[in-house]
Amino acid sequence: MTTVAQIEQLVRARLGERGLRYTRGRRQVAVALIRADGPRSAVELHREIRAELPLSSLYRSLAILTGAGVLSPHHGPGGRTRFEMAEWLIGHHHHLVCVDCGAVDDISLSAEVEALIVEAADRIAGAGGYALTGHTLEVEGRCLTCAPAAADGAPANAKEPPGETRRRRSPPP
Amino acid sequence: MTTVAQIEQLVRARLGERGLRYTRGRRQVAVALIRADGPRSAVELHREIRAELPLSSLYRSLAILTGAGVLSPHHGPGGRTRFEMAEWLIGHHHHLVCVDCGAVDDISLSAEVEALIVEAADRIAGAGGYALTGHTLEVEGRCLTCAPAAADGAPANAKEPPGETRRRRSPPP
DNA sequence: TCTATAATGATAACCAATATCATTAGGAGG
DNA sequence: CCTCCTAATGATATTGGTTATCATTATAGA
Repeated sequence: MTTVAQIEQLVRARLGERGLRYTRGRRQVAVALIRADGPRSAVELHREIRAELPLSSLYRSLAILTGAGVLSPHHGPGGRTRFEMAEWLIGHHHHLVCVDCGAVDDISLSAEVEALIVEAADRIAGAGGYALTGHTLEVEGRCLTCAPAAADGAPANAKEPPGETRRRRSPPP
Repeated sequence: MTTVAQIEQLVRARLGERGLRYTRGRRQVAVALIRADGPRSAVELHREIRAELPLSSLYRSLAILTGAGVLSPHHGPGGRTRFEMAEWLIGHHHHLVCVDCGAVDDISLSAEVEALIVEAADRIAGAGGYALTGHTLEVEGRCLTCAPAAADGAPANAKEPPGETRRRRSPPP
């Protein structure tokens, strides 16, 4: 099993390679995201980190860590960007997204389906002249909170609450 | 082959069902998106529609059409939301996304891979208690403009230009 | 045509995210 | 341990996409 401290070592190393420091603020962000059960927005993190970490610093830390490849961003409804640890740190996974509130669950696919998708992605990126960096299957639906019961063919445009995110994580390979 | 006018009829009908009017501004937006070779942001549309359609009206039209299930939003980098015609109007497809500038190509998968994904999505949504509304495979990479040559393991955080989008569309079933 | 209601458009307000810049802190060498 | 150089911080201002407000206009139906 991969511990928080182990992942932190990898993060520290990665930052070191780039002449960046693993400071208190960045550690707080990293640890919170390692422990989180799903992607988190800046505001959500700010709420979770009880410490007196100003939003401006938090945003900067997120940008730095993302630039270093430690975090990967996920763009959801409401113009909110949520961040999670990059896949080389917590393993490959996909997303189950609520189209209304933006809540995200991490999910895994069977090895066979995964293999086929990788193959297809490879071919597609090549054909489009893209340098492939990854892929995600976004399974879209309405979560229990947003669709308590009804679900006909016609989508409604529910005003999105700052929905929390959950995670069912797949173990890093 | 599906013509612009035919799709417009479907849109008009859908709006009618909901007591909404298919007005000049909404028509301009719809036609532009039907003709577009990829998802478009509000600003991109505003640039394309040479007419004197104010941004405030454009945003409102996008919201109305999305609420009516005519458009579907795609959230990309830079807090930009791009819109395209919903799949029941232009057919099912997936996305090839540039992680830097947010440019999007529409792509298709083989029937076999598609079938497997649908099956998996169904199972996953059910297990998570979500009401499934769809799925998209996001193939992520760096487009030729954003990655002219280099591509080592370490992601850089290139400042994103307001990248144009292209489309290779799959015919509606 | 007349009327009720939806849609428009100019403007202001909002809010996530970024830039600025003086101050503080961290790490390497002495 | 102390110093110095550089990166990082934090308070603040600013940007930019998007939404709300509200008086005016246009549309569909009687």
